[in-house]
Amino acid sequence: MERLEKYYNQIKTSPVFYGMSDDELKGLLECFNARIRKYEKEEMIIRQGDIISNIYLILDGEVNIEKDSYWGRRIIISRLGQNDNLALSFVGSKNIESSIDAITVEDTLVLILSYEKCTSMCQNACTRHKILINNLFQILSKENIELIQKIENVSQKSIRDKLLTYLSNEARKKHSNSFDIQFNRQDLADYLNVDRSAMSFELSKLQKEGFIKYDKNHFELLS
Amino acid sequence: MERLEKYYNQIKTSPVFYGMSDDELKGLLECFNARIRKYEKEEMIIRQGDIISNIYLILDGEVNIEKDSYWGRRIIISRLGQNDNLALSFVGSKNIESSIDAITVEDTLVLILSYEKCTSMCQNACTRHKILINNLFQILSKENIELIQKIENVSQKSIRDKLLTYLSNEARKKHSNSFDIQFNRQDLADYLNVDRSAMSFELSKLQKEGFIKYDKNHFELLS
DNA sequence: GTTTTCTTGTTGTAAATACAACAGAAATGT
DNA sequence: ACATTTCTGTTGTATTTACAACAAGAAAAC
Repeated sequence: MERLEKYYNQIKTSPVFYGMSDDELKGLLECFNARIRKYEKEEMIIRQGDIISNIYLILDGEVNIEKDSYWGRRIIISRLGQNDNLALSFVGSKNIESSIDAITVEDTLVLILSYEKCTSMCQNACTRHKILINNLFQILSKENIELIQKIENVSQKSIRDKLLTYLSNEARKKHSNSFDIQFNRQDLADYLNVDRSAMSFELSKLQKEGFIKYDKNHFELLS
Repeated sequence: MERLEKYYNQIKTSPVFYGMSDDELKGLLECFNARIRKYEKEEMIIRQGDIISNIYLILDGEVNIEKDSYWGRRIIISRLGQNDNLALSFVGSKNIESSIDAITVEDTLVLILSYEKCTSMCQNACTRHKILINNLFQILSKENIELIQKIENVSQKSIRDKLLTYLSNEARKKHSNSFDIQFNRQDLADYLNVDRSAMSFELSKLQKEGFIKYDKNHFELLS
């Protein structure tokens, strides 16, 4: 169990608490029974089938949102990091089982808020709750848009098009044609739903043809 | 311009207004400058690049959420119908351009609420707004979960697996192994990101092998 | 510093898919 | 009732991809 105070300044910067005064935030953390938990590398934070009644906020580390297909193949839905939330949509849809796993990629620190507890206590009446729900609405909106973009990435017909779409979208997000990506090759292949070796081959073809340049996780879009 | 009163009873049943009294709903419709608009078949309600500041609620009809890839291929992200919302996530993420088109599949009736107008007027202070934002949060949660399911559908590696995953998910939604699907063959192919003829071929193979039975848009899962 | 493990790129082959073309069925319009 | 258009299934071929196996390089462990 880590101490809340140590991370207070970072917690304050999370979109979840945007627009709250220090007093409101402190009250909220108490009301929500906030606690910090440390997860080891490759530990499961959330499993398919779990009922989620907590808000999970990543303070530090990286987490994969994954799904196993019936036939055992791994699908990476997204990679989350600092200040991202886990499985927020399953908090909003009460009593719906999680359809995803959340698995740490490295040692990860998570702030956990008991959403049920607070909503039952204050009946959504307090100011901080009003701010919170507004923030959650906006966070979910962003997540939604990200999911649509992921659908665009994986919906291209060839490996080449998937790569170019993914890299273009990353470049736009990072506001630069030169950027690092978060995935290694195997994870990128599982994210784009293609075979790793075929993808590697396509990457070096794209480089030979002068469309991109890359070194490990650093990529550059040319032309 | 259609008259609101005519559709009032249906509007009342929408998840957007769940938990509101008649008075609150009436006040809200006024405050939000509610109006009804009719769209013809294959008309665009929302275009990529639009800034969305209205809540769109489908009263009657069907709408495709689509995206054109760089190379002109059509991607169907989802098919929406009665009581569904359009592009809600772009209302929540202010000043973000829509990354999708919303195109009617048939003549469609839409309730339009000016979200900006109300939030600026009441500063989110009125009871009905509090109920509303709670409802929107839940609606977005559901949309989010649907998108994850769509990702599962299209992330299968073969056409066969995509079809079986899609059909299983539909069966679960409809609580029956015998059900109608909303897509025709071309639209289903654009939804699953596969070639229509290859998909047709795979469907009849699945039928011959005894896994499914189908006639037009009616499907049955066997075994 | 050496060994071991993990990651990435490369190649050949088998399998799956896209694409094009077409025919019959169904739906639509007149 | 007929003509026209749209939708669906079928087939052959060219292309793309998955899969397996392996080698070189980097990172981690000893």
